[in-house]
Amino acid sequence: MSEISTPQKHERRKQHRPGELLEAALDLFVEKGFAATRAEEVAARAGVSKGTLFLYFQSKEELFKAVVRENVVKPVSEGVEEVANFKGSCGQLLKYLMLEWWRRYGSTKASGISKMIISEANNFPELAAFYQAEVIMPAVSLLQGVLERGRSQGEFKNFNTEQTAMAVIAPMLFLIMSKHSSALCHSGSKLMKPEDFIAQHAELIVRGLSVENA
Amino acid sequence: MSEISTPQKHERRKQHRPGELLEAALDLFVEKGFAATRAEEVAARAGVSKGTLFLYFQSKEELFKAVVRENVVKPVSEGVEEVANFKGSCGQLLKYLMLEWWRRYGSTKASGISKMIISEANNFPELAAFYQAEVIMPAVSLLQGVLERGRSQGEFKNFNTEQTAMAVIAPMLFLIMSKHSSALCHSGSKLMKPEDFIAQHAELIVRGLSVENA
Amino acid sequence: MSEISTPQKHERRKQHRPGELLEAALDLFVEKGFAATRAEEVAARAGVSKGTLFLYFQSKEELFKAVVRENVVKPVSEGVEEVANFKGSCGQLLKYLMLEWWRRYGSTKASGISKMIISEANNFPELAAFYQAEVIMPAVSLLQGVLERGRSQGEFKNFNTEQTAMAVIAPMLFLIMSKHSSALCHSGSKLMKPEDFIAQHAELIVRGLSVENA
Amino acid sequence: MSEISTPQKHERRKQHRPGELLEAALDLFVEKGFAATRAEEVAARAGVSKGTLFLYFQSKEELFKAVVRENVVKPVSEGVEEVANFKGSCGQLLKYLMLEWWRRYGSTKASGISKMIISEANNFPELAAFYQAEVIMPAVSLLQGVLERGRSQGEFKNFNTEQTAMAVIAPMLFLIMSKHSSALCHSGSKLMKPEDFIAQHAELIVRGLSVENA
DNA sequence: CATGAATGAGTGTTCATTCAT
DNA sequence: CATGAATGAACACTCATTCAT
Repeated sequence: MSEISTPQKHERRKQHRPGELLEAALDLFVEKGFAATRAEEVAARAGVSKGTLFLYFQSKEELFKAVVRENVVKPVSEGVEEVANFKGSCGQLLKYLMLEWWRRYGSTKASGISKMIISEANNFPELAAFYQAEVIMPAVSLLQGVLERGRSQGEFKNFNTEQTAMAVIAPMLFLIMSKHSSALCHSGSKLMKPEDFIAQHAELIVRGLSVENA
Repeated sequence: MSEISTPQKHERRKQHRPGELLEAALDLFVEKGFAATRAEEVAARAGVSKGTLFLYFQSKEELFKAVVRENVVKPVSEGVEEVANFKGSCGQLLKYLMLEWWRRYGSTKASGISKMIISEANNFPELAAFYQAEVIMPAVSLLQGVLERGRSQGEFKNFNTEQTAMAVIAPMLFLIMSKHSSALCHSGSKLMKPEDFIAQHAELIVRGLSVENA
Repeated sequence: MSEISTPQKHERRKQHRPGELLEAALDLFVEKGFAATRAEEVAARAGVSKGTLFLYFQSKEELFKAVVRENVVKPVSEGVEEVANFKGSCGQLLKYLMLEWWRRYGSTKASGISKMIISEANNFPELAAFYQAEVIMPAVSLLQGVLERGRSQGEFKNFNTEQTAMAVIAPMLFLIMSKHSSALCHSGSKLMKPEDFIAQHAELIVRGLSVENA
Repeated sequence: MSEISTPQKHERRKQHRPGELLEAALDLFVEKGFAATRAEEVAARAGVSKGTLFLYFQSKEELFKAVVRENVVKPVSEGVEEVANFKGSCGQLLKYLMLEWWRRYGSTKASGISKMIISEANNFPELAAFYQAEVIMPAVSLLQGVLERGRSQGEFKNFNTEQTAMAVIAPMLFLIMSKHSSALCHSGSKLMKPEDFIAQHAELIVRGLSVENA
């Protein structure tokens, strides 16, 4: 029975390394930001040496991109599918989308990297472009699609698509910044539940979109 | 008579040194953030040597604190007076407040240090507490006062005060972040004018607050 | 009968491993020099893993020495025989020798390791001594023999043996350095064919050696 | 008399720093090559810290270029002037040029950086290009000018300009390589004086250039 | 025998801070 | 007061070498 090769220690560890590093990197990027996170610290938190980190990721920037792909791109694309399959009114869809995004992304540790990019994009243009292309654009497109669907079905009226998309995203980003910045987190989080804030905001927006004269 | 010093040009410059450094630091902190701003660059922009900067400010962090103290408190307290003196409905007041805040603070360079503090607060706990106490709390109190006034006058109904205050602040912060982060500025700024966004949002909120059943 | 192992494909490869590594190392040492050649790249080009390289060679330096031993000694000793058997004048012999050396060694990839040793000898004293003993000395002796034969036969006159030997070697080394250094190859190689340069130089030397008064 | 400010310690050192660093860098580049010379070691040899080196030179590569400009470009351009002013036959000029170049450059420590570039050009293309443009090209042009002058004056005949220029440079480079590579230096230098080698070679070339039929 | 995951010392470069002038 | 030369700790990234499998 020892003949059937189960993965040995060496082997098993190897397979888990990237994931462990990604997790450590997520923690630290969220905690300290990109520039202030030292590669060696990421490695240490994952229980490996500095050299090992660079065995799996070409550079700190690539490590970061991998973290983004793993933690931010995924939730966005999940939203795309759900929107396509959603049965119900566009108002319901919009509310559902906002609440689910918060539940699945905004309220998680992963949302900290959105805060991080917004904070440091100016100093790392390449990362900004990456985030722009992989996260912002898809998310905005998704939302505008929903709004346009609502308009063509006569459900939503008298609104500017781009502005309204921003209005939907704004409270999400506000909560994310609040959650991850010690300059804001003590004001918002204790006073109310974020889901309630989102729900209220969603209600407000849908109401506004449904009103006859703008 | 020589006792009463008539300030010479050289003398005046000397006395203005800290102010010039503060201004240079504001520019650079807004542009690059705290960590990425080099002390030498600040000194150079102020027209003095690196050594001189450390003559007036014990450390880069002290310089940072001085910049925050100088630029962040004033705009908030101005709002307090105007609210007290405002003649008109609470809905009008709320809209006025939001637009004026944007005009006088959000749209200026100074708002960049709000972005900067939110971005880097985690790495500078003292600043986070300072910003919380001096900026966030007063602003929130002011807003909640307006909302409560509206409720007691029967103008606003069916709302949670804290949540609604957040809903008012959120678009401001969203715009400030957008304005100062390349991760967001390209999506927002070209699509619409910030004042329009604020106006639309104010309208949405006031409408929502005025609706009979929530 | 199973005792006499018919080399299987896998078996043959195993036995050829060192040779393949040596060849890969030759290529890379010639291309990049010793210090800039990475062990992993050598292994990869030989189609084995990094660990395997260190199975056959204790260290990168040992690999280097093996490459030198394998590639540098042979071409020199071949010249010795031919000189002994040559029929014709010493002038003809000298010209023949110079052209053949270029053809059989200088113009080949192998000459790159001469360039490499000359370039990096200072950082690897053992190799310098080895090259000195195994390559330089025999080559110089061979040449001086030819020159002395020419003098004793009355064909060559009025020359210093050591200096003239150097004069014969100099253009060879010059061409080898030119061929393998981008600092020189663009000036030399496009302007003329190396063989022409050698031929001209040989002609010049033989003419000079044959002139009555120096 | 103490009123007249003589440079103080701090000041005097500053003025000498670049020179001291350049000298230390020359020593080490010649001794170990570009890649193997550590910036910190250069600084240490100049008696300063690593940081100070980068105060005066943007990068190791810039340091190197400065060394080249200081030690290699200068001797070449000196040659240009002298050629312009030379009174005498082109044969005399050519011999003079070769001997002087050896005396003023080849025989000095500075020539080691020519060896160094030839050795490492492949790994540092930018340096190779720099050396090509600043050193090789001017030197070759200078030589070809002399040869053409000789031809137009009827003194030199039946030769290819490029090839002959190479033939003039070759022994110089050969001696430089010999002098600075432990793989060669023990063979050449003890057997003859380099000046004699150069003289003999110069004689050989001039004789060849002056012969009626090639 | 062969692998390739893991290591950690080493390198060029930056920058806040100090201090002699 | 003001300067700017000097420092040295820090950091991302590399690579020869080892060793468990």
